[in-house]
Amino acid sequence: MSENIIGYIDHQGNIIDTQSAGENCTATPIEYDNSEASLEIIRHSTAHLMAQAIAELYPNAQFFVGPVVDEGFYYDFRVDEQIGENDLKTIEKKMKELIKKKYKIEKYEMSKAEALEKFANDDLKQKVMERIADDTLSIYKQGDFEDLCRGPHVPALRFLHHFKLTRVAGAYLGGDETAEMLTRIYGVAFADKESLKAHLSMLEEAKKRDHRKIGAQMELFMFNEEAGAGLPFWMPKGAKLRYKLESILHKAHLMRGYEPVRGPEILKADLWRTSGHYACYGENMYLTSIDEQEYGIKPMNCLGHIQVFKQTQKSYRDLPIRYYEYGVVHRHEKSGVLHGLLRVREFTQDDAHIFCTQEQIATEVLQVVEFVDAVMKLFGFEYTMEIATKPQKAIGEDEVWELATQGLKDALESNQLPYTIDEGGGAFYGPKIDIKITDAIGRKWQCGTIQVDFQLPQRFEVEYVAEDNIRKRPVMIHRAILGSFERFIGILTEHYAGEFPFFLAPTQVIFVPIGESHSEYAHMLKKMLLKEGIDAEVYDKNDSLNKRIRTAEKQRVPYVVIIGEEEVANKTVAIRDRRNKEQYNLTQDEFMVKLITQLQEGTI
RNA sequence: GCCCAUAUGGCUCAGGGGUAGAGCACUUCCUUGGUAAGGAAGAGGUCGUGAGUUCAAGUCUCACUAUGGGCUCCA
Repeated sequence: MSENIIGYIDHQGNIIDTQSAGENCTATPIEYDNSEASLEIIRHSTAHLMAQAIAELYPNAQFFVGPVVDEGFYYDFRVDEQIGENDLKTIEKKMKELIKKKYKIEKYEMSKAEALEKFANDDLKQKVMERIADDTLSIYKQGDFEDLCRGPHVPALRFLHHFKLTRVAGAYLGGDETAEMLTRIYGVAFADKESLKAHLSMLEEAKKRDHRKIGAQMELFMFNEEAGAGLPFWMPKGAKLRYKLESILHKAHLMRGYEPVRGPEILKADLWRTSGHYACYGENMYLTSIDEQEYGIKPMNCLGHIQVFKQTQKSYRDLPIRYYEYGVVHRHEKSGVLHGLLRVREFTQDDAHIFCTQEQIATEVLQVVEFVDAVMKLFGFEYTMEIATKPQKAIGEDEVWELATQGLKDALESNQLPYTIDEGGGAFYGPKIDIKITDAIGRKWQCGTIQVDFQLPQRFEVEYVAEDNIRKRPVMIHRAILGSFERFIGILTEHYAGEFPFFLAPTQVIFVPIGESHSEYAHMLKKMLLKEGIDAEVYDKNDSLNKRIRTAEKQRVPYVVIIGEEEVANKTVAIRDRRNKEQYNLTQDEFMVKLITQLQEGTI
């Protein structure tokens, strides 16, 4: 047996460790390297090694589960002492000491009954075994440390070198919010030093793109302790960026037959009772009272749109009617989940409601999918679609849910659009298609959503007059493309690392006049740009030329334009093109044409 | 909400039981410069908030608020 073999993989893709394989295994060997299978074994064993170290440092520790996850592993355990970030180093040190003892990792088996007996005093192990159906359980042993585990593991501790414990966290036992909270330590592990280093520096890079960091650097947005958590403020640069995004999308909506509407921020609680929000979503709503009447601050915009629809009589000839609103909504998110712009308590949705007949659902859903695709392409985003089905808290008949869910599936399938299913993830009033973007660090964020709803039209008695002069109930499609401006701009910021495309950049051009006498021409150019809707600034304060160029460059603007004797005399501009990392000269007219052309790229 | 950690001028951070430091930014003056930091002077903080321990708290303890990493949930 080769020194480097740490396991085998069979035809079904199952990993068999050397402890289980015996001498004459015919499955494909797994070498010690950074392959997926190899890393899975290494990480699992590293988790055990960590548990062994914790057991030595904290003799009262009890262990729950320690699985392999993306890039690493974790172990959940219960311990009397508080464990903080500083303790990670101590645990790592102990792990390295244990490796030096050159323990082999041995496996033996026993019946479940024997195992229950063996771990009789360990309620966490009892809980683990409750979840296992098998009659025979395996135990892995290294030195004095034993743990119930199905493997796979490396043959001996000497295979573990390149790991790092990354964070301490709390985790509910079994992910159940009402259950006890255990301590969880996360770590990463690789087969060689370089991969570990590369992974850690990748995390550093990701930190540099963090929208909270860039947002502060570029003065896009802020939060304020005195105002409250999860309530974003938009600074001038951020507001300019957001306005540009709103404008692009506004045109795109008009082109697709949407009409703008606007509803109030707060509505009487009875309306929320009728809709079902009060019962199904009440704990997330902010309630208040006016003249002894209960009101609710809107967490969604649907009710306003329904009222607008109902205000005038509608004919089948009017359908589909597509109302859209940049609707400000408030939702009480738990304090621990707030996260920069990605998770806030007040946000603005690019929300729309399409009122249509049942026959029109498929066409409308597809049109929305096309809209989503156009937006994602504009920003170069990868995305996936997921159909979410009926949740536990829901209103309406099962058959209606079936019908609506099937409608969504049909729409995607008839156009060969791939999707996955999120069982029980729907809104309380209907199933939905969620659009998930992958961000710079590989995290997935739900942004756009398309929801088919038979419930609210019924609850609010929404009607239109059909061809046969009979009043009928329209279907509502709720949809958002970006999801919210807050979240989407957060993701955009990380996606571009602050280097926004020309049509979005808060400041698109910075003019740097060399001397005082060149300022006038620079200001004249700035005015010309403003007329075309292009944001420009002139850096003519009392600093050296180099300093001003440096300051301008640090703003991450697409173009820094230098204006000197030559430019003033010839009516030209000297451009530093940050995106293409070039310098060149253009005439004033060529410059204008170039910028206006680039502005057009932001069209959907 | 729960677990762990953090909170020092606008920003990034150092310090640490005996009355606050640096760099950048800001203000003023000098410099008028052809592509990433010219020079000088100056102003700015009751060290997140509130209690407690102490002769003495920014430094130790507790609570709260906010932020960060997770659990759970979600646009």
